[in-house]
Amino acid sequence: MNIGRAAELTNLPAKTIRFYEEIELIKPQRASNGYRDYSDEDIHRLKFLQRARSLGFSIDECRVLFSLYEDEDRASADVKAIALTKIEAVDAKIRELQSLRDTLSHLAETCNGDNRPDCPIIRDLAGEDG
Amino acid sequence: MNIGRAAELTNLPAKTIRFYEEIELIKPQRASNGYRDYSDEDIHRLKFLQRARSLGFSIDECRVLFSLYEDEDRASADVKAIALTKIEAVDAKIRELQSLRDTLSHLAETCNGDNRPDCPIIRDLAGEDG
DNA sequence: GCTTGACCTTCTAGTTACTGGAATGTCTAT
DNA sequence: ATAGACATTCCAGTAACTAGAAGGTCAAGC
Repeated sequence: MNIGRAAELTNLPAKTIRFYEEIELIKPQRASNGYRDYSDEDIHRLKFLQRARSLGFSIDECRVLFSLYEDEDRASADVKAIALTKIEAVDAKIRELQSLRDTLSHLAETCNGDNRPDCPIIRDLAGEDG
Repeated sequence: MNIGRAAELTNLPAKTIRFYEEIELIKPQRASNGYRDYSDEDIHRLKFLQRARSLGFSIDECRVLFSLYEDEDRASADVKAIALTKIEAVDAKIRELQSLRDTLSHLAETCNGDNRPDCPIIRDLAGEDG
């Protein structure tokens, strides 16, 4: 099938699918007219990618996941370890954003938000006291 | 003062400070030997940048904040609006990561994590049932 | 005066994961 | 023949740095 159909089936933009080919995540056949020709297996891989990416795995992590996926002798512990590492990273990011949010929200609360120039947010950014 | 000292005072890498000059966020003088020469005002701007960036404001938002900072007639409401928009964006990101975390954690919990190949994480990524 | 080492300069290219656009070729239908 | 929808390649841009190479400057010590 053509790239347009593949894009429909996988919810990935055609541009992205071509990009995934460029970085050798997939290698579709070519039809005699030079058009890419995606097999069901290609679609399967693309869906796998789409799902893994949406779960926050990087392209490099996707490569590892692919190789584990294709390794009939994989240990589920190897996959789980990747997932746990990712969870930790997500947790750390969440904590970071929470603290950011608290600071911003504190600043916003102390700001009058009127048409006078006096503004604690600016003062804080400028490193001024009070 | 030289870039090394500026880097110390602002907790920004020298590379980053040069980068900020390249994108015209700061314009330090040059000494006769060609070295950048940072004034206290330059340091002040760099600290402002450092703080704003660490609060999650983009470079473009920093430009806006700078212009508000320098505008003696600014309305604090303008600054507050930027902060509130940023808070909303941070909240959205947190929610997204939370949901990611829940999915990952559910997958990891259902995975034995032993040396057998059967793995619900891989199954989920592959889009298989069960 | 010379060397050493720390510090500075510019320039290029790499990072992540796409995304947009231009110029051009192919297919299908009218 | 022509239009429109699709496909192709290639180049450039995004965000915000970061790494590294090749070389200039400065201060200290011998």
